[in-house]
Order: sequence, then structure tokens, then C-alpha cells
Amino acid sequence: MGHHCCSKQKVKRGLWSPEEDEKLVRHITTYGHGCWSSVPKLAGLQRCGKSCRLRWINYLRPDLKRGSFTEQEERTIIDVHRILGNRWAQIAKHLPGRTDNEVKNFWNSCIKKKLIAQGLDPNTHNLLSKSKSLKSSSSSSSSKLIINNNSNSNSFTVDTQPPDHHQSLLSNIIINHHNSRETSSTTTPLMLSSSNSSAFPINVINDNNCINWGDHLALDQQSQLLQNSCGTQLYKVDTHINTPVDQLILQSSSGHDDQHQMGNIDTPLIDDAMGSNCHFDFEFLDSAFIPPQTYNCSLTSIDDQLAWDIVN
DNA sequence: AACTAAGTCAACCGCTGGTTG
DNA sequence: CCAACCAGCGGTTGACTTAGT
Repeated sequence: MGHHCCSKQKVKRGLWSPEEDEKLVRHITTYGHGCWSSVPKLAGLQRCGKSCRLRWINYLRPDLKRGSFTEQEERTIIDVHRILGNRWAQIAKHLPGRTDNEVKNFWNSCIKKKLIAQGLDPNTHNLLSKSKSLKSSSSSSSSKLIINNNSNSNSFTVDTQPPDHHQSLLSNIIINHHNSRETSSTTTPLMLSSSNSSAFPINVINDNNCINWGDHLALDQQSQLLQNSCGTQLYKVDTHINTPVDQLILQSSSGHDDQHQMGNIDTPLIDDAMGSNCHFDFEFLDSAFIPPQTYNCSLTSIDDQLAWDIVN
């Protein structure tokens, strides 16, 4: 059949030979790829530009990390997939050296099965069977934050439970903060998990001004209300802010007349601070449910896991 | 050794959205 | 506004490998 971009010429298909790889690498390292459709001719390859592009991106790029996925990478994929769904290219951005194709294949061949074996629906991350209520150890009341740190990717995940007296409203907060210096953009998926059954929209405000959904932020289908495996409801926000953000304030509305400020999360950009001391402060300001309180988190390093203890 | 089923993963396909003339 | 072109994406395919019989 062949696709339109190469229907006019005779093109080779299937696996790439080492000779073809060499030609492509030599051409791109010398001249860059420029317009992909012109690459095959210039590089002396009987392939279509699309095939060349794919081969370079998925296999020949020098910055690719080969080999098996680490447990840390697996955790990252699961965490980000829970927020973004099958957006493989977005997920791959959180895994330096990995391609969307690689992540997708790993998901389909390994992670999916593992989740099913754990009784979880890989699409929704919910329990497959309601009768089996999964009571994870982390669901007990605790004031400890566990930070899964990946110093290579400048990304981290926070999973915490507020102290007892707050559990009526919040069962936990999960914050995923991802930053890429190279693209000078900040991707900050934020996910709030609440035991409060009332649905409310979330606005994100940076330290200077309020960003409306229609402007820089999109509340898309991925940002809709979900349920996690413990039956609590998740509220998630995926933001793409092109300037460094010193502070993000999550503001919630109950959907009624009154507005409740649910969380004030101060997230300093981590950047080079990964692995070194830094502070991560947040407070709950909604006095209707939660007395104002600030938690200062001190950081200690335990191998690649960082544990933050909340100090009231 | 031969066959088959299951698993893996590179590559392809079709679509979408952005850009350009 | 429209068509053509392009890059990029997610779903799917199929060649190859591995495990089991």
C-alpha cells in the first residue's frame, strides 16, 4: 500500500540494515535532518522520510538509553499514566533517553499485565473488582511524605496523607512536578486526591496572576474527576507554563456559592536541588473544613528515595 | 529436533494539527 | 479560505525470539 509521502518512489521497507543506519547517522550528524522528506535522497537511502525520522528518533539518536526499564522508570510510567492516560509522548518526556514507542511497548507488554495481576484496571487504575477493597499500607493516617526522586529526569512524586484531623476532607495529596530545563518549559501535572465526595473545579494560580482555563491551561478530558483504587476521588490538573513558577496555588470551589480554598502549595523549582536540601511547604487554608496550618518539610536522603517528615 | 504459542519490539499506518504559499 | 506539505502522535502489525511441549 505505502503511504502518500513515498508512494511516488520505490522505497525499501522493513528492518533497517547496519549499512542504512550508517548512512542515516552519517548524514544527520553532518548536516542535521532538516526536512525529513529530503533526507532519504540526500543520505542515499531508498526509504521514505517518515521511515528515516522514525529510525532516527527511536533507535539511532545518540542520547537514547538502551536496556531494560528500571523500577524507578516503571513507577514513573505508572504514575504519569494515571494522570495522562495513553499519551505516550508526554509520558516519555518524563523518562530521559526513552522514546514514546519504547514506553508504549513496555506498557503493553509488561506493566499492563502487572497491574491486571494486582487487580487493577490498567486503563483507569481502578480496582477491577469492587469486592476486593485494596487497603494499601499508605492509607493509614500518617504525616510522612515519600518522595520518589529521579535525579536524571528532574522529576519527583509526592504522596502524603495529612494528619488525622484532616482526613475528613483530604485522604491524600499527590503532586507530580516535572521540569525540563532544556526546553525552558515547566510541566506541572498536579493531582489532588480527596475523600470529599463533592466535585469541584480547580483553578491554578501562579505567583503573579490567575491563569484561566481557556488561556494557558486546559482542563481536558484527562483532567476530569476520577476514582482511585481506594474509592477516593482524584482531581488532576495538567499545566504547561512556559515561565518558571515559584509558587502554585490550588484553589477549589465546591460548586456551590461558597468558595473554599483547599490547598496552597508552595513548590520551589527543584532543578539542581534534586538530591540536596530544599523545602517544600504547603498549607490548607479552607477554614470551613481544615484549620489553617503550614507544614514545613525537612528533606533527608535515603538512597534514591527521599523521605520528608512533616513538622507542624 | 520439531513444532507451536506467547512475548517482544521495530516499524508501519492513518490520522491530526500546524505551517506555508 | 484552501490545498499541499510536514512533523508528530497513538494504535496496530508482523517479524523475530523465547519458552513450553
